[in-house]
Amino acid sequence: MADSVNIRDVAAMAGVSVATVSRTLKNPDLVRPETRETVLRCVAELGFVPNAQARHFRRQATDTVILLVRDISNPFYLDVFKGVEDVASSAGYKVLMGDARSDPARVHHYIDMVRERHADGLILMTGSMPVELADAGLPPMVVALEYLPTRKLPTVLIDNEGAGAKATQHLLDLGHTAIAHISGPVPEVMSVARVAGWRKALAEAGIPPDERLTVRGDFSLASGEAAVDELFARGLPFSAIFAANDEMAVGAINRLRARGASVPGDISVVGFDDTIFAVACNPPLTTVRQPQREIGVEVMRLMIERLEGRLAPDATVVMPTELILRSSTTVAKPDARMAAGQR
Amino acid sequence: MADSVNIRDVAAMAGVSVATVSRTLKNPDLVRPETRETVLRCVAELGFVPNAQARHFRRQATDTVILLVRDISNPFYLDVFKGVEDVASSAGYKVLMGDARSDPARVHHYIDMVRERHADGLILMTGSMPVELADAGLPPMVVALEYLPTRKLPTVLIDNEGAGAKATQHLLDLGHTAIAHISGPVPEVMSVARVAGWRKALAEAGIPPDERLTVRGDFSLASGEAAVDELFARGLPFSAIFAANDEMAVGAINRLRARGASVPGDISVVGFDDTIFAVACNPPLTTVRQPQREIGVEVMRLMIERLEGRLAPDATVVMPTELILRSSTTVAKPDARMAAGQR
DNA sequence: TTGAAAGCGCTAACAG
DNA sequence: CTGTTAGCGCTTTCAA
Repeated sequence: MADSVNIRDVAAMAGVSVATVSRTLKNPDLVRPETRETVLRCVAELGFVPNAQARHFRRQATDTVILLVRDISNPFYLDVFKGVEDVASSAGYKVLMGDARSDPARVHHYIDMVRERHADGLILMTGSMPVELADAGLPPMVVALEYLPTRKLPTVLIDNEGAGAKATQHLLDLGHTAIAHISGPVPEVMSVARVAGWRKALAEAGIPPDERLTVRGDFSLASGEAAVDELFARGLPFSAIFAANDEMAVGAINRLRARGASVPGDISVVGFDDTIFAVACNPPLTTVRQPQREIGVEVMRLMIERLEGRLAPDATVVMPTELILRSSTTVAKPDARMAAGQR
Repeated sequence: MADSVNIRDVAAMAGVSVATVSRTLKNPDLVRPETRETVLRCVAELGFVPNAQARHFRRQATDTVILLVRDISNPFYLDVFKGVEDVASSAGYKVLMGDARSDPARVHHYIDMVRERHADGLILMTGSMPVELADAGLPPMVVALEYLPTRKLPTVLIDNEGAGAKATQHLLDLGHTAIAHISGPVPEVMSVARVAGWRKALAEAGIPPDERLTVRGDFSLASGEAAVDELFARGLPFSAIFAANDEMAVGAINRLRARGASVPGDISVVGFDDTIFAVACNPPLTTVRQPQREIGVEVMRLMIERLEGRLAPDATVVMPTELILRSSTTVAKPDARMAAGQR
C-alpha cells in the first residue's frame, strides 16, 4: 500500500489533537466549523483513509457477517445473497459468503471464524449443524430456509409442506393421479416437509400415497436424472413428477426425453425454487417460486436486530411461496398413464 | 458472545506471561513441553479463542481477500470461487465475494474497502474499472479473465480470440458456412476478442465475415433470445450460431425452437464457458470449456504471491480452453440453409 | 470546544 | 526457555 498516513499525521498537519480529527470524521457537530474545515483539508491533502481494522478493534466489532450456504453451486443462493448484500451495505455491513458443501465440519469452521471475531455474526443456510455445538455458547446466528431442530434461533422460513402440497395439488387439478416425487436429501427437515406436502395433497384427494413413487435425490441435476431411471426401474406407472428443486426437475426432464417420453405430453413436471433453470429449461418449468431476494433481505434484517440486541431469540418470519405456471405441466391424458414396463 | 476470555486470563491461570501463551499457540517449539501443556490445559478449560481482530490489527493484515465478480448471478463464477476459496483457506486466507453488477461505482467501493484495510487485496473479475483510479496508488490487485487496458496488473487469462476461432472452426468443419455470432457486451475487451476469433476463423476459411451476422448481447439468457429475433429480422440465412456464453446459447436455442427451428437439425449452436447450463440444456450444449476452478486456483496463487511481495507486476498466466462436443451441433445439411425470409 | 491519556488483545523485540 | 514492554490506529472518557 502506498499510504501509511494515520490519524496522527493528520493531527500534526492540522495542528490539533488526534481526538479532534477523530471527532471531525465521526461527530462533526462536536467540532468548531473552522477547525473542522482545517482538518478536512488536511485529510484530503494527505489522502488519509481511516484504518477500519483499528476502528473495529477498538469497537470490538467487525461490521461483517458471514452468509453460509449449503452449496454455492446452486444459483438459488445468488439472489438471496443479493438481498442480504443490499440490506447489509446500506446498514454499513459487509458480507462474507461461505460454502458449507453440505459438510458439518465446514459449518464448524465458519462458526469458529465468528468466535475468532472475523465476523460479528453468521447467517446459516445449511441443512445441518455439528451436534457438539448445539449447546455451546453460540455466536450471533440467524437461520434462513432451514430448520435446526437442536436449537432455537431466529429464522426466516417458507412453508415447505404447504408449498409441496400446492405443487402436488396443481398436478391433481390437471387430472394426474399417479404422481411421483423426487425428494431432497431426506431426512433433512426441508426435504421431509416437501415430501409431507406431496403425501398430504394426495391423501386429501383420496389417493393413498404410494411411497414407491418417491425417490431420494440430493438437489443436483444428476440426481434428477438418476431418479427417473430409478422410477422406470421400479416399474410403476406415473404421469407426473414433482421434483423438490428446479435442477432435479431439469435433470428429470432431460432424462425423460432421452427415454422417449415427451414433456409435458406424456409426463408433466413441476419444480421448486424458480431459479434461472426454470426459465432456461425447455419447456419452461412450472415451479414453486420462493421470494429469494426478499428472503435475503429479511434474514439480514433479523441479523442486524440480533446484533443490536433487540430481537427475540425465537423470532420467526414466514415468507410466501407462489406457484408459477409455465409449460412443463398439462392435463393428464384420459387413458394413457406412463407405464415403465411398457418401454 | 459468551466469552470475553483473553490471553491475559489464560496467562494468569497458568501462572505464566502472556508472551508464553502467545508462543504456545503460535510457536509451540519455543516453549518447554511442560509449560506448553499447562498453558494448553488452561486454554481449553477457559475456552479461550484468540481474537483474530487483535491479531490482524497488530500484524497490519487481515488475511482476507475480496473476489469481485462482474455479475454474481452468472453460475460461471461459482466454480471460480471454489478454486479461489480452496487455495485461500489452505493458505490461511478468507474470501469475501462481492458483486460489481457491471457498475464501476461498485468497483470503486470495493477498492475503498481494501484501502480501509477491510481486506488485504482485491481479485478483479469485472470488465471495467473506474477511470479516475487508473493512476492512483492502487491496493494489491490481480485480475482474472478480464483485461484492463488502463493498467498493468498481474493477470490470469484465456485466449479468447483463439477460443472463439476454435468454436467457429468446429462449425466450419461441420460444413456450416453461414455462421452467426451472438457477442458479449462489446466493446469490452473479452467480447471483442471472441468476435475477432469468429471473424478470423471465417476469413481463414475463405469466407468473408458478414458483420450483419453478429448481434450484440450482454451475456444474459434474455439477450440470447432477443438476438435470435434480431437475426431473423435481419433476414440473412444462417445454419449455425456461436454464442459468446452458455446462457445466451440456451436463450437462443429456446427461441429457435419456439420459432419452429430444430436444434441441431436446422441450426447448430455452440456456447462458451461450459457452465451447468451446458449440461442442463436440451440438447446438451457443445461449448468451449474454461477451466473455471483452475482459474480460481491460479488467480488466488498470484494474489498470495503479490501480497507476499514476490511477483512481477505484469505477471500473466494463460489458461487453456477446450472444445466440449455435445449434441447441439451437427453437420450442415448439404442444401438447406436456414433462411430467415422463409419463415 | 479541545486535549491528554488510557486502553482494545495481541505480537515481537529485547533482556534476562 | 521465559518475562517485560512497547506499541499497532483508533475512540472515548475525563479534564480543562
